[in-house]
Amino acid sequence: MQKILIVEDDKLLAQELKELLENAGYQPIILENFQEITKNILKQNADLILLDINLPNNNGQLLLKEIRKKSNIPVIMVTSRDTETDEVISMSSGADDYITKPYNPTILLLRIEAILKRTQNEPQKIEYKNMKIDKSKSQIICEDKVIVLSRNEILMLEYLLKNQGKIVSREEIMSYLWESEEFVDDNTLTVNISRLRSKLEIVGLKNVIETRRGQGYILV
Amino acid sequence: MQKILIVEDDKLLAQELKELLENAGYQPIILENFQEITKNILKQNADLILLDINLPNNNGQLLLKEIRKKSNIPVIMVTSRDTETDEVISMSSGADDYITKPYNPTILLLRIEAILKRTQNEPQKIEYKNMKIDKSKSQIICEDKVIVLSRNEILMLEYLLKNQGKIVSREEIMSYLWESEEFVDDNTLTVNISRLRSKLEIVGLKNVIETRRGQGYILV
DNA sequence: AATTTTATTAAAAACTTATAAATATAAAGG
DNA sequence: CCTTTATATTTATAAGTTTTTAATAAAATT
Repeated sequence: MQKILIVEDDKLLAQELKELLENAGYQPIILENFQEITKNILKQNADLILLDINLPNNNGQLLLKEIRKKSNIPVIMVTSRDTETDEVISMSSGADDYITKPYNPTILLLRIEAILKRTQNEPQKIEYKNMKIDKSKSQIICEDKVIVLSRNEILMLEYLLKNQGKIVSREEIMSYLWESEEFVDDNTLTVNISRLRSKLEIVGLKNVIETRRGQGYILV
Repeated sequence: MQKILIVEDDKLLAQELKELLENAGYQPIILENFQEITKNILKQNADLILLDINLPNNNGQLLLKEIRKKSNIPVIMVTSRDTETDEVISMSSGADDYITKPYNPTILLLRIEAILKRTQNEPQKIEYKNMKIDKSKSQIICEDKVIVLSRNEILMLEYLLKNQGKIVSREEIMSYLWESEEFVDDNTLTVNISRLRSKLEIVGLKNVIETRRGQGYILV
C-alpha cells in the first residue's frame, strides 16, 4: 500500500483528503507539526506528498525547497485558484504537479496515479559505457569500483546524461542544480564539474565531459 | 505532458491561450514577471515558448535573443497583424515560427504540434555537400574528420546555410551575431568569416563561401 | 592609378574555464 | 554540546580560448 503524506493546515480539508485517499486504497498520513516537518517527512519514507503552498508561517514553497535538497520524492502542490503565479513558482522549484483549490477529486486521484506510475517505472539505474549509475544510492559502479557521488555531482551527471551528445550551457546546468542562479558563484559550477570529472576518471572515464568554451559542456 | 510557456502581457489573451492549450493536452504556464524572465525560462525547462513580440519595456525581440544565447528551445512569436516587418525580424533572429493576432486556434495548435514533432525528431544534423553539421554539438563532420566550431563560427555557418544560394549582407550576419552592430568593428566579421573558411577548408570545402563585393557573402 | 572593399596575419584584450586552497555550512557521532 | 567528517561555496590564481583590434596586403571597382 502506498503512503501519501498530507501537509495542510486547514484541518477540514486535510481530513477530507485523507478520506478520499483512504477510499482510493492509499495510506494517507496527515502531518500537523510544521516545526520538525522536514525531518518527519523524510522519516515517513512516503511515496508521495500533498503539500499546501499556503502554510502559516513557514511558506510551503520553502518547505518544498527543503524537501528537494534531501530527496526527490514526488510532490503535488495544493494551490489556491486565485494566486496563479504560485503555480509557476512551485513548478519551477521542483514540484511534480499541482492542483488548485477547490479541487476535483477525480482529477486529483488521476494525477496521483499518473505520478506514482511514472516515478515507479523510472529506472533508477542508468548505464553509461561500462558504468552503472544508481541515482537512488547516488553512486556509480564500474567493475569492482564503487564511487559515491555528492548531490551536486549526481545531479550534474544525470543532467548531462539526459542530454548526452548535446551541448548543455553552464546556465542550464546551474538552473538545474540551484534554485536561483544569482545566489551561487559562477565558478562554483566549474569546481563541481572538476570534481565530477575526477571521480569519473577514477572509474576509467577520462575526457567524457568535454568543454565547449563559450557554449557549455558536452557528454560524449 | 509537454510544457509550454506563455510570455504575454495581455492577461486576457494569456488566459485564453492557456485554456486553449490545456484543452489540447499541454501543460501551459503563464510567465508574468518580465524582470527575471530569461532566468525563469531556463528553469522551467519547457518544451516550447509562445512569446509576444510587443512586450512593454523589454522588447520581445531582445528577449528572444537572450533566450537564443542560452538555449535553442523552440519559440513561436506572437505578432500583430499590422506590423508585418516584425515577422521578418523575428524569424531572422531565431524564432521557429510566428502567428499573428488575432490568431486562429486550430492553426496555432497545428503549428505547435508541427514544431514539437520536428524538434523532437529532428536530429540537429544538417547536411551540406559531403559534410554533416551538428548544431547541438557545434561541430562539422566530414568522413573521418571532426572539426569543432566556435559560437560565432557555427552561427555564421547556420545563417549562411539557412539562406543557401542567396546573398546575405554583412549587416545581416552582424545583426545575427551581435546585439548591436555599432559596437563591433566592421572588420571583426571579416576575420570571423576568414576563420570559418579555413575550418571548412580543412574538411575539403574550398571556396564555398563566395564574396560578393559590396553586397555580402553567398554559400554556393 | 587611386579608392574602396575585403583578406590575412599577428598581437592584444576580453573572457571563460581549471585547479588548488581556504572558508563556510551542514550532517553525524560521540 | 562539542568534535569530526563530509560537502558546498568562495577566493585567488593560472591557463587557455575566443574575439577584437590593428596593421598590412590583396583584390576589385571606378
